[in-house]
Amino acid sequence: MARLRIKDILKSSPTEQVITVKGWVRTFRNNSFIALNDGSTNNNLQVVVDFTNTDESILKRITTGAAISATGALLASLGKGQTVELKASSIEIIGDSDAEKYPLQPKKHSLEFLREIAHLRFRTNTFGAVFRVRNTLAFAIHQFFNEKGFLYIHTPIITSSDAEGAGEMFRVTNFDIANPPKDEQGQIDYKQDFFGKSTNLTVSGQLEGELAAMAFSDIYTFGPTFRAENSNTTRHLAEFWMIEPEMAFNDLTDNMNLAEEMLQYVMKVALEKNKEDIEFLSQRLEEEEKQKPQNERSELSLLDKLNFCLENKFERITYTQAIEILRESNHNKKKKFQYLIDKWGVDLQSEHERYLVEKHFKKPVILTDYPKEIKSFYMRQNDDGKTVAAMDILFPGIGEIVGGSQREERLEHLETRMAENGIPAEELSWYLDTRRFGSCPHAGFGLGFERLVLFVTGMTNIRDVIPFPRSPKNCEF
RNA sequence: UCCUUCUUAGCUCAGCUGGUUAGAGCACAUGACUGUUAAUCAUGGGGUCCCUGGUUCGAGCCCAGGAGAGGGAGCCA
Repeated sequence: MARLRIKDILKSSPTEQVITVKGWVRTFRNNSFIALNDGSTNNNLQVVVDFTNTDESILKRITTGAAISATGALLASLGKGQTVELKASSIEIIGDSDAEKYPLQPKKHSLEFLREIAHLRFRTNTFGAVFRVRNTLAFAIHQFFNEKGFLYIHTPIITSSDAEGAGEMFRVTNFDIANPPKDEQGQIDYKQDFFGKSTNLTVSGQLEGELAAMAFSDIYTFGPTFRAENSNTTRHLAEFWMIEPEMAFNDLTDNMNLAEEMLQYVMKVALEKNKEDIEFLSQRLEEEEKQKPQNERSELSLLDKLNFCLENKFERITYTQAIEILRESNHNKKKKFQYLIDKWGVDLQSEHERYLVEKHFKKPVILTDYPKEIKSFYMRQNDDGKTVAAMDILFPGIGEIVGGSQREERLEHLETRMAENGIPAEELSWYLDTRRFGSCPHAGFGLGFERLVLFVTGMTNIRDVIPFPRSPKNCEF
């Protein structure tokens, strides 16, 4: 008999038809009622066992975590809490779960504990919801770009370029690390390494993406990215997924429009497709908020926050305007910032970003036209000679979720900026070729996928929105 | 990497001024009950008090060093 998914069964009406379901036992109450889950939804199917006619040895094996198959008639439920239930005529134990050793209990566990058993945390309501939402968001991103005619390009994971300036890199080698070959100067001789040169894991697909955009016009990458930074925060991972579109013949405004449209598109899809999961997460968050003191509680629920971001345009201001707002704020005048804003040119700290987003505008903010000194070499210089056509999108609770820019398409300007940043031109001659042959204005951005998942699920630690987090001193599984 | 808080049963946590045999709830086991919703009730088993060293007649508690975790900062997506 074909296996039906619990999500579909719960939506159907009690047909009294005999069906088979397979899943894992969440709880077994009263020797009669199995809450069965198969991961298709957070809601469980109630399977009713007639314990007077079921073998004692089978009943004993219906334990939390066990995989079972149940066959029986789908009936209207006699109890409250569900409309249909399965009256089991036969129960088969597919995989036992020793109740004494199984770490998950039918109770609330801390996220820290579940992080230690990440291989089992998929089986909880919270992580079930989080990873179903993550799946929807990933698919929606592809759908969005596909509908817009963007080409999905696979940029390399192993790269020989170490000039992207996006952070510390993980080295890739097949040398015997205890005894690597040396050259005449006693330096490690990478000519003898697998690729015949020094190689690393990518920190960004942007530069390669730009190459493709110079032929296909509109492209995007969506893949894993690696940073060997010693970052211990709730917003950083050593291995994360990034979406990086790149568009030829586009300027900074086009870039902002696309980013905003994309974020709203995927949030809308998630709210539609994973309504129940997001409602669950929203409720979970509200209960967690009740533990906090009144003044630390957020004004909006997760659902309200998402809907608000869907319905309202993001605020767009320049760096210079932001500095003005911050400098004139009471917060600054009363010296409540740890880093006080005094002069133009300083980099914004997260306390300043949070103030703009959470206190001043109370909505997502796009900051543009930063001083060139605090931004990357490839960003296009504005006519004022001081700023570059950069944009960061700041989200409440997350901070920077998108970082992008219009790229410097003028060869001489780019070469000057590279020289100023100490990047040798021969390292990136392939990149400079795009400016030598048919250069054109173009723009793009990077979106940290896990930060998006954080925002949409309302989770607060990035390690809880990726199945197997990699961070300093942690690489389990 | 810096600041800060924490580490006691499978989980979440109490543990007084340093004092004798370290507790609770949940989980688990056994039994009762049998239309339950994290069922309920009764009984029971379960401890390297993170590690190492020190102070003390005596350390879960005090001191030093180390490890791990949480939160914040920096770097960023």
